[in-house]
Amino acid sequence: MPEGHTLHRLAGSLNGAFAGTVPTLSSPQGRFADGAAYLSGRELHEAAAWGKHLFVEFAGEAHLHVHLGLIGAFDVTAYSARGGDDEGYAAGSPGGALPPPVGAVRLRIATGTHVADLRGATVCEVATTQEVDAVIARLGPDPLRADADPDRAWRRIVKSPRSIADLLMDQAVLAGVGNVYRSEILFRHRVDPWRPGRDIRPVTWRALWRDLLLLMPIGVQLGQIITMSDQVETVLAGDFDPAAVPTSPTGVSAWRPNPHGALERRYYVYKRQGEPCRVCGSRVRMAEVAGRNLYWCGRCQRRR
DNA sequence: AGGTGATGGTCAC
DNA sequence: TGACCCTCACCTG
Repeated sequence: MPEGHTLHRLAGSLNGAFAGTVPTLSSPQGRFADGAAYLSGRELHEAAAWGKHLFVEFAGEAHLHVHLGLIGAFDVTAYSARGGDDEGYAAGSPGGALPPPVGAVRLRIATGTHVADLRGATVCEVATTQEVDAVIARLGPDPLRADADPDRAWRRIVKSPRSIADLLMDQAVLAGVGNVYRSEILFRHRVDPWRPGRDIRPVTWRALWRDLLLLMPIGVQLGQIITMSDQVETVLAGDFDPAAVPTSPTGVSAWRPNPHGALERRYYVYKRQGEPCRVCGSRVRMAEVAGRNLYWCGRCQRRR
């Protein structure tokens, strides 16, 4: 699942595979048949991510709007025998034949060398420029976009009685952070997840934002959420070669564990309820906040 | 073979 | 707050 890093990585993969080409779009599963036909045969200009939304612009101001939801996946694969290993994509089926769709493929984008299959998305629709702009206008700043303004999020946070754990998951406040980054970022700064936004100190918010600016690009680069300091250090030191990380068996399904070469999947608190805190040994807790399970250490993250 | 959960979000009440 | 949507890996038996 896709938090913001998945979508930004996906935009890059789609651009590498399709930008400037005129792909064929289809809906093997059938539920996006009309939209695929409408977009098919147009030049694909550019894919871009805003928070957890993906937009792909085609010629004629026609856009594809995708939201992967909780379980969606968009796999980008090089399949031609000749191009199988180029551009960092997983090698496709030998022989250069377009592989048949597997499972419920809502949308397939294909050229002679690359294919992208979308499954399980909650949103897959054709959109006008105005509709794209309307979606973007609803979103808070996205730490993965260079022009993001953290003050815009801060103005919402500082006047809110809602908990910081609730606010971090609100895409209108901050776009792209999901349930893993939420729990982990709060732990990294020892912030009490139940503290109301209006009681968060400016220095704390600046630290959280700065940390997202560090962590999320690593997530984009590796296709994996890295939050533990030793792993962050490993990546920053260059000891870890992202090129050694396969984008997946079939491309960019970033939330699926990388089968080989990935850093060990290890977090401070996420999904560790009942286990000892890695810092103080206290039992990691879990509670539902904003409809999702929040994980935190009740001892480390107190009164801050 | 069947049940469940998962890094998300929307809509009705 | 709860129902519901989407797909598939990973349990259970």
